[in-house]
Amino acid sequence: MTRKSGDASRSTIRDVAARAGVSASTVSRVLGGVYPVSAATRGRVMRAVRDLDYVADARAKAIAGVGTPTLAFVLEDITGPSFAHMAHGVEREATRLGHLCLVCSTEGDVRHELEFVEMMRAQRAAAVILVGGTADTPEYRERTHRMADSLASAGSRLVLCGRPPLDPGAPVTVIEYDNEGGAYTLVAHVLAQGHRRVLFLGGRADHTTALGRERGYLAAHRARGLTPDPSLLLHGDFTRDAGHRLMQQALKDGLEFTAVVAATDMVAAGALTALHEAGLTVPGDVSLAGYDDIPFARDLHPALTTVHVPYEELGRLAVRTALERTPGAADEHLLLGTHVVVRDSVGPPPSRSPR
Amino acid sequence: MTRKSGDASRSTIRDVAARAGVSASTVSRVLGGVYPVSAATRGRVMRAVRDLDYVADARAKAIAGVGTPTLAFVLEDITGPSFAHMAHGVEREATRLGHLCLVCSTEGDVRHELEFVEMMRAQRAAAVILVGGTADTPEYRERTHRMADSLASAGSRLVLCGRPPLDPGAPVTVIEYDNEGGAYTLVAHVLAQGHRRVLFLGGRADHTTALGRERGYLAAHRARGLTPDPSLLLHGDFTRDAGHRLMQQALKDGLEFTAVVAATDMVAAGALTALHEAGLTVPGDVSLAGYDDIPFARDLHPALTTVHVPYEELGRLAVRTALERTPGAADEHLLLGTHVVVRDSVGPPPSRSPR
DNA sequence: AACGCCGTAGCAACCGGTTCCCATCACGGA
DNA sequence: TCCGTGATGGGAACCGGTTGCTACGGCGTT
Repeated sequence: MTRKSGDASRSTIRDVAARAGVSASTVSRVLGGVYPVSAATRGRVMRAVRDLDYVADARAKAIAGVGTPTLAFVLEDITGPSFAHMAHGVEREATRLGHLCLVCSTEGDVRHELEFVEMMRAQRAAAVILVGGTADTPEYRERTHRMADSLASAGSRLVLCGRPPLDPGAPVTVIEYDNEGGAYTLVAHVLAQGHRRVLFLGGRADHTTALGRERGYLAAHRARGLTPDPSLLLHGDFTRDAGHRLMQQALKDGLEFTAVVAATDMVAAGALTALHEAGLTVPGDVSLAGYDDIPFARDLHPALTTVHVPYEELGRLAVRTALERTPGAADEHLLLGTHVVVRDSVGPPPSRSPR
Repeated sequence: MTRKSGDASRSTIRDVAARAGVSASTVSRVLGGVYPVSAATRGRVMRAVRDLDYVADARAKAIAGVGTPTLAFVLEDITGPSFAHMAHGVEREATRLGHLCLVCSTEGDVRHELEFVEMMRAQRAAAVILVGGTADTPEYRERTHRMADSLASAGSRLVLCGRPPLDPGAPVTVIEYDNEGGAYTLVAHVLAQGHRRVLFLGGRADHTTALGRERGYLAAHRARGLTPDPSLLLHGDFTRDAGHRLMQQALKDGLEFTAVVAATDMVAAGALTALHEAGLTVPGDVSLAGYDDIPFARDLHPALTTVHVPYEELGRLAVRTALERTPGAADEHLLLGTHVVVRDSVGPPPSRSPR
């Protein structure tokens, strides 16, 4: 095999042209493939290309209007399993449609988010996908509306994926999944087993994801004519550590409950461990349910009853909807369904008095 | 607030110049910040910039040599927890150093990998980070060596992260972690409990990650003067489903063992569920250990004894080493240490005869 | 044999920026 | 009053590509 020794400086189209004894335009046309070029010339050019190991500069092509388009993906932390699945969906669909995929994690910092969106505008990204719930404040809507306008005026498109929609009029594509409905069905299932004091181990108090699931929790109670004890709503964040800590605290405080519905499977995992540590059995002493249906849920012991969310599909849809959109069309707003996955962690309450 | 109505076509530096009544060079200088410009002119320019919501095209800047550099990250599937943590480390360090971060998942397809690396060469990425073990064949070394040369000649740099090193001479940075050492210590710990028939639930048979861990398994046996029964080495892939299936099969086949060492925590999770389903207790009947120390490991029941791998640090180091490298310097080859995390899933073998 | 057409390749303009180099202007000192 | 000088801003070349338009040469046709 011929191995080029470190040429160090990348060669330009003019270098190739010189070596092939043709003009730069001819090289461009040979590489472009459509314009008619004689076999002899094509051969000489291809030869030179191979000799120099030449690849056209994608940035230069982009500025001339013929580049590989790019698409950006902004999330808080790719480490969370549900985010990772969305990222996977986004990435797969992006490459399927011939786009490159930029990633940025904001660590929850709004300034990072703004900076990154600005960079994406500069990059002329075809679409910017903002992922994950957040606090739905007027400030959020204002700021995000501005980002949407700003991107739109640059020919790009903002996509909100699992993130609260904006006021109508914002040039934005929204893909959501049904937090409230899933939680409603799940909690209804728990209540149907006979539980009456169900602890809700929530995520961040103002976070739309947690809030939606909390609404479902409340609605399921109301549908049965029940009003849940407000002291059964606990908040933290979405990590397994939060679930663990919250559960320990709840047990220590002597809170009375026979079932726990966690805001996410991660929280449920931590809570489960805390229950085990306290010597309680699941679902014998306490029933437990999660949300997200991450792959691990079935390996908890007992296997976790939870709500399945089509995260990967969500990601795929986000990019497809954004990229296949016809510029003049109305703004899309999709809502994906979820469904409960019944496993072994929810059973009837113990016959003795609840702890 | 003033909201620009959909300008549709992004404005250029000349538009700004025209509006401010100056030349394009002046706008460039105002935005650049260093060149002396009078306060009045600067004001007019900034005004025009704001009015038009102008952002300089990053691609055009890049081609002129003053762009935000980019860095690429290629992995098989971001869905795996350990990959996700590496990705997180890479992304954080990249943005810390002011780089953009492109991602691509290959789904294990070599052609995708090649295509993507070629695209990254076209993008003039500062570095391309290839992540995760693979089959270490001559073909692999050949192909990867070519990629390294090709990238090097384009001024870019290939980084192998947790992937087998190449023959000396390839312009490549290698960051590995100690698969063999971690497995050695882990298996030594298991053997010290008195186990003599330890099942190794491996990943893909030819995969360097699995192979390294397998070597540690064997070495730990040899160090005690033991020769493990070859039929105790099982192969599949790295998913929880594989672990589940393999374990079921082993039990059905009546394989005799008192402990299981899984190639990854994911595999261990599936295996654990299969053990539970078979009515076996862990570690009472069978001990179980994993590898990777993913966050979930401590929420398995019993909490999983495993080997901690500093995945995020690995990712961070990969980008730092690649980007802070002085062009002429020798090729780096880093080997990160691992350590065993003892939890509750490994205990002494049952006193009765092994199953 | 002359004409015209078609296939092929080159020139130059352009994409959207940056920056070198030079012209201009105002100002202070001699 | 004249000149040197430093502060500013413009013109044009350049980064590395693409592409519209044009020119040239060889071929078939009448």
